[in-house]
Amino acid sequence: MPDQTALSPSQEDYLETIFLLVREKSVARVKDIATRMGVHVSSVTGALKGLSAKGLINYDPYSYVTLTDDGELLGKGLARKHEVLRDFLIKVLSVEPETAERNACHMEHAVEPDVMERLVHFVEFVDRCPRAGFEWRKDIEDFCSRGGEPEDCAECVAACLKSTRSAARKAVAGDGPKRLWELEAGDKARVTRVKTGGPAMDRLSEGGVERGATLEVESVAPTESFMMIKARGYHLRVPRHAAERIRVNVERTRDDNR
Amino acid sequence: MPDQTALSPSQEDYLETIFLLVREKSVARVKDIATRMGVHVSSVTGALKGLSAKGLINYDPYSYVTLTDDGELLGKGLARKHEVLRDFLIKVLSVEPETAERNACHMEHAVEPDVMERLVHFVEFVDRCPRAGFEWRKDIEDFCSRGGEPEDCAECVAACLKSTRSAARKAVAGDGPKRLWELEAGDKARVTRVKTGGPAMDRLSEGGVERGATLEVESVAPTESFMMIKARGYHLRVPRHAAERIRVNVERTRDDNR
DNA sequence: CAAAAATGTTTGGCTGGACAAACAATTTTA
DNA sequence: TAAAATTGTTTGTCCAGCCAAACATTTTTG
Ligand SMILES: [Mn+2]
Ligand SMILES: [Mn+2]
Ligand SMILES: [Mn+2]
Ligand SMILES: [Mn+2]
Repeated sequence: MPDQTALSPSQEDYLETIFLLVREKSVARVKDIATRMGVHVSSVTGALKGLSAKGLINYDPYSYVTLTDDGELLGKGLARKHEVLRDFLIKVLSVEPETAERNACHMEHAVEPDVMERLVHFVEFVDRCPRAGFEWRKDIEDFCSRGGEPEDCAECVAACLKSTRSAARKAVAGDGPKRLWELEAGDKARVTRVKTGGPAMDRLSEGGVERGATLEVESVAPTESFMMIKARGYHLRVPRHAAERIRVNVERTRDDNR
Repeated sequence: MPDQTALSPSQEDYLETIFLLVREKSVARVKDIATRMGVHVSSVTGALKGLSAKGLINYDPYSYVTLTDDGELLGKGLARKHEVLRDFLIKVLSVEPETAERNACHMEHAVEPDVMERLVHFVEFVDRCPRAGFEWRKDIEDFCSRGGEPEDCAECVAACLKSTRSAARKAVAGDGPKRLWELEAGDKARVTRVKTGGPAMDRLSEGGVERGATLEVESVAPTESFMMIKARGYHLRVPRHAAERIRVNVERTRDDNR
């Protein structure tokens, strides 16, 4: 049976890197892992043995590395953690992208799942609440970079009133429920109804796509056979047939985001 | 000359612990450090040598440990980092105190000063912005723990309107500028004027106590010779004579915070 | 004050994670 | 296909941190 002990921060980074490489090139080479992590190849070989012993990767000397199901799952979680943290730093705290990247990759080893979920919800909140949105983000940005005069907050009230207007605009944007498949890249929506059934739908439900959830369409495949969406910080692939069984209310279209 | 390399996470924890012990008991004993950190005493001896080599602590075998000026400064920064992060987790994300504590003590080694300052401002923002405040925190808490129905945000607008009232109440609370020394524990205020001069005032300016800064009175010494305040996440000791030279507008009194 | 208890240090041993260099396999090139 | 270049592995070495046990010092107690 595989070694059950928790991953070390170093191991987490290796697994995350492998996950990303596999996602990109469907296979990970020792050299690539070493390059990405800025580490000697011999160190990689060592790390691979450890991850293999934990049943997270398929590893045979001199051949390519792939992920086991367990590894896939764990790796996905790690990549998500990284991304959610970076999003938080950039979107909410207006930190420089490179700094955000660096800090996120250190923080990711320090936040427990519990805290992660809160953070996901919080970033979502900032993204969605009518009182929040872009105007609000600007407020914080100003507040942060200029040292924070609270007189600025008088403007908050104005922005807040505007938000009722934006809510109205939203109602227009919505224009009644649609099928997820009808949306375009950049659209944000809320799920109103899901026709369950089938493994694809089950996977989506597990990924948090259910009544009330918010999601964003990231891209539609050129072949029009599936779309990529982001929900609860996860990137999910939704096959066309599934996207046609999910009803949503559009809350913000690509153009609303400037 | 002292070893100039950066502290390791472990060393940061040792220094932070020593800082806190010195603050409490004005001196740190090996045993106490070991107990607090859940570590064997022999490990502490080793760590002390490292910190001593970096010129951060005064260390003679078999005698008490104290901080050098450099160590004091660094230690204070670390304790602050820890605290700001914990505050963020608890106040903004509504994470359980123990979880917050644990995660903060891991995250603190991962955030750069830049990000820290953003976070301080952000927590301050959440604490101060009339659009924010307690009502808002409740919103997020609900949003986070209940999975986030955005319909809840209709209430946001109501809360927002209330915030103009709270702004009005604020004006009353203010009642014109006062001397910092006249405030009580729990009062929050904004600095309007500072009579500079003297080392105590200089230290406070460096600590961020200047026109426009917000601060909170934490306690007034029983002897009435100084008060402790919190500004920009720092805990500062303000001697009476200094507190009499700082003019402030009260923005929220202890009672306003329930 | 001497014995006992508590506290602190040294030494040796362990692990995880990194590197360099020598070696082995695989892929590319001529 | 043989040589050269690239990629991957093994081995030996180092360093940070931790512990346990033996030893040293200081403090408490009878
Ligand atoms: Mn990382
Ligand atoms: Mn990462
Ligand atoms: Mn820590
Ligand atoms: Mn800490």
